[in-house]
Amino acid sequence: MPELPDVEVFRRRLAHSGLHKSIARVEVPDTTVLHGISRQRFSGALRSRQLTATGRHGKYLYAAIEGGGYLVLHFGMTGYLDPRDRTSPRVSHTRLALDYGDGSQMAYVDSRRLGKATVVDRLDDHVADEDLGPDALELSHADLRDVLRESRGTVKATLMDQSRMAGIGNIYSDEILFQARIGPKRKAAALDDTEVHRLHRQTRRVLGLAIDRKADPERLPDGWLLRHREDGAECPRGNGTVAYFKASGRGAYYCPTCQPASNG
DNA sequence: AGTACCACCTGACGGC
DNA sequence: TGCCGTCAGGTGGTAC
Repeated sequence: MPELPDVEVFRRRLAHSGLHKSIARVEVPDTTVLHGISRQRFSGALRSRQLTATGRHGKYLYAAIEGGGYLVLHFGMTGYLDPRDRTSPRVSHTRLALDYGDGSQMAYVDSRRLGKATVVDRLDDHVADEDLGPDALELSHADLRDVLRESRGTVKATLMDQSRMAGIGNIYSDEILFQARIGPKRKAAALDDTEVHRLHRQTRRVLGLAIDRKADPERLPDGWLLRHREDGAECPRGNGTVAYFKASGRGAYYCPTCQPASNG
């Protein structure tokens, strides 16, 4: 689930119902979610404090902690935030819970345990340590042009490379390329000016609209490829059938007619 | 450098 | 109904 739009939705959720309330208790039922920090230090950094602001860079969600430091959350493949009332039944696979004094709670749920949480002192250190490129929504047209020009790989792999630009994963890379009518196997550096322009415009449009629709696939347009990720499915534009291939172990979908293998 | 493949985990789904 | 293989929107390490 969690690519840039999903994480942005989680950020807004946290900003709406998780800030400016003192954290009475920090629950960490299983420390495998914690990376590079002990349960004691993690809980100690948050207990009796408030979260004062939220931020996001790529697929990472941040929350400033009153008095210093930042809570950092990554959602892996299956993670999400569940703002809840402490009396309502707890969702299974809850890995973290911030108990606020007023009875509300912010739960971090992640069935596959591929997500992670920590606390850091400085955000720019974290971005550097994780080797993250600029956030995909902060990338200017010139930035994207340079990223593509400097890459020797395929355009799909480049969009998904978090060190080049942060936030785009398997699903949204396919969608952006479909909307921009560019074949996923094209070499990034071989795109012409028109294609780079389309790619930049569609990156912003696809991510922006997905955020507006709460990153809920059912609320996204039926004309999007995302709703038709199936080998042999009909192209949403009516241009033949959707094709499938494996790109370094990930399932990739595209329309060979809409997204030609060259710009010839 | 780029790509393929495995590992980390768990759950859902289709075939038998 | 139960078992089994396959796949899943992420990332990191290793081997070509």
